[in-house]
Amino acid sequence: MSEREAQTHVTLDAVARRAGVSLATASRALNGTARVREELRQRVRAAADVLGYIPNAHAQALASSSSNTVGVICHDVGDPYFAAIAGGVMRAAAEQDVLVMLASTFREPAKEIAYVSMLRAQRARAILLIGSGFQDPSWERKLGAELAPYIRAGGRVAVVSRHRSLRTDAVLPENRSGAADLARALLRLGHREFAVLSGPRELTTVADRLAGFREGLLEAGITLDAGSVVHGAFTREGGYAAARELLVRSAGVPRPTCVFAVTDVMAVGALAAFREAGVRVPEEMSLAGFDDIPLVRELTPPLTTVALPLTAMGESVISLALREPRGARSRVLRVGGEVVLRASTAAPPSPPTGSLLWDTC
Amino acid sequence: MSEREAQTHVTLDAVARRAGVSLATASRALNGTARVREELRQRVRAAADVLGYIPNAHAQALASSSSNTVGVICHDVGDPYFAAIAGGVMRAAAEQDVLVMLASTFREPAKEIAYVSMLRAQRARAILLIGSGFQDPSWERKLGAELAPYIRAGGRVAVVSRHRSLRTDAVLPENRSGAADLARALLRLGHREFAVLSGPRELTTVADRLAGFREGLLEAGITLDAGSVVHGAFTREGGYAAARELLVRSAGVPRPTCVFAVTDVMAVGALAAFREAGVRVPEEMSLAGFDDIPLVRELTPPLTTVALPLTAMGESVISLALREPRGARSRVLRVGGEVVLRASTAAPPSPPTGSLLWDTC
DNA sequence: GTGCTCCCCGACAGCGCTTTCAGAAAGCGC
DNA sequence: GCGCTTTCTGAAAGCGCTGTCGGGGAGCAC
Repeated sequence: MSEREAQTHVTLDAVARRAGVSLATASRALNGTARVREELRQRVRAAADVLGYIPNAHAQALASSSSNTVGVICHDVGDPYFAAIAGGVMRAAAEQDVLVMLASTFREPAKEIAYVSMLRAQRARAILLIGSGFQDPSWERKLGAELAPYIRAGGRVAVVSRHRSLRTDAVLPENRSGAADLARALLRLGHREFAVLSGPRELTTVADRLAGFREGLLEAGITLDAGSVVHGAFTREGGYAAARELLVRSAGVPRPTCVFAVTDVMAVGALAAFREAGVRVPEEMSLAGFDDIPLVRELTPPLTTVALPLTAMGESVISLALREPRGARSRVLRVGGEVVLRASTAAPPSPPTGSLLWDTC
Repeated sequence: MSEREAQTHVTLDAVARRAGVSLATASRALNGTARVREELRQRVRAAADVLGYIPNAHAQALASSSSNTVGVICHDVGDPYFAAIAGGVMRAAAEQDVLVMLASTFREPAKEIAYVSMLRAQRARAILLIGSGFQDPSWERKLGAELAPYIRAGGRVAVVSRHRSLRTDAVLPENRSGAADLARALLRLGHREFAVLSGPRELTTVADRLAGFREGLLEAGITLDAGSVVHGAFTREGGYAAARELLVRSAGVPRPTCVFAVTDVMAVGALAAFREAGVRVPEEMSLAGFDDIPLVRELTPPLTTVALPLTAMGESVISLALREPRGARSRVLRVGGEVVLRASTAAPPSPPTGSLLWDTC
């Protein structure tokens, strides 16, 4: 009674004994893996209830060599972009009765590999890689070396927003065409002078969005010179710093009339920087982002962006991974990005020369 | 070669054989659980490397009856409040080399119980319950019935923002005094007419914050009548709807000059509602929230709120749970909320009678 | 050389479950 | 009543690992 010993778990064996049946029958009764006389079934269930039996998932996994957990690796759950996708993953996971092991790499490529390895050890049914990969051959090789044996052993891998080096299922936002569409929409508003707040060069998503944006601009014969692309971290602070840098750079020269931040999170930082610097958005400077994370609708002005169905993407990627193994073909789900024009973009202010002209009228 | 069979896993047995040592030695060499001659150790490691050995975590857990996963149950990872806390949990988990199983209940009490049960089956080292509980005796009883045997068997439970029905470790924000402090700060600004946008009655957090706010107001002799407390869902939409309801209710009567939304997420919705209705914040209406989720700093105007160190709370709760088992005493970490006055609150507009007076001057 | 200690290592017994395999029981037609 | 099929149940063999226990060598003092 006063024994403060850690109580041991109730085992299936105890349940079986109490129900007066064999271990095998108890297992079958509880899992419904084979027909068991109704009377016995009830006896077993009753015994399990009374004893408060909870199966040992590890023993089950070991014996049946299968588990119902999936691993999800993202950069940072605290980031609204990943939070939104993770939300979708969780919802779909709940429906399919799988447990999710979540890992945040905090943007350290090495950690991603370490987590894949841990999830392999857990014999996760699937591993989901969320968010842009890195353009680093050594890293790609190591990740591939981790993933390939996993897949060969029957593991499923699916990715979001990542060039699949392996033949994995993937949910791929149309970064390139989305950014191009955005560029066109911005051109249509009348802008001719652009700048880009870009993320780390090694992220493939950054490269795609930047390329797409350039592509769209090029249709109007506009090119971005090196000075008008500022690289920063993939965070609010990165966007803030990049925007400040941009303002410094364009101190002498004519300032761009429109800035594209490659993610909404960075755009949020940029908006703050502009506000602090007294640059009015959109009157003096238009600003656009990418992703349509929920919070950008709450900004003043609300942010023009390329909307991605983040939650749905999360749901898709796990369904993709859990679906019946494809016939060696990897499935790719392309998700279109829709340009949503909000109040953060407007027609550019009249050019300085023009206003000078008018001033002298 | 062309066999498309799912390849089986490399076992420790294979490693041992290849290294020419026994199973036991291989295990010891890899885990460092006992001294092994350096030469053998290297042979084993080399063999493991060559074969690409990945231990089977289930087998390890079964044999050693211990695992390094902790379960985290929250209402919705997509919500910035939980995302922030989860971010902290993930960071601390990474440091302590534990894997996190994350579950979202989507605010269904029954799901929480189901998840606790699943985590019990997983033999999670600890279970963390994040976010307000429900004031529902039947639910509390069931949850207790799930948790008590888990704890008795050596499991650790820790909670954030929840009255612990069991003697569990807890990280408890000072909801009550925080809200009271906020009320005082708001009174100091000159407000006398208040309204509250409240959450679901059954959430304990709501009750505490509401009570604290009332308490603060009472010091100035002010009471909230039933009509000035509007209940809504614990979401942005809930806040939006509640704010609209409030505007409708106060159509005839003098409108409050200051509104307290019991969470920032609701305040975000309220801000949108006020903006749509043409009610200027803070000129015509002051608005304050609670939590200080990251996004409220980006709003226009930035939101006055009671700041909680969300990420740190996440780190604390997992550390609390993983620390050496307390001597039967549960540890409670109280976290103070700090009132942060931002531009969403200001002195109330001059009262109608006053302005009338001045008008006639 | 003998006796003793101290280290390492290997054999083996589980951990708690699933699943195969074979046998018992029951049902059926003749 | 006999042989056959059909249906259910129990015994037992793992799943892959850890941890205990005992033995074999090496090392040392005498």
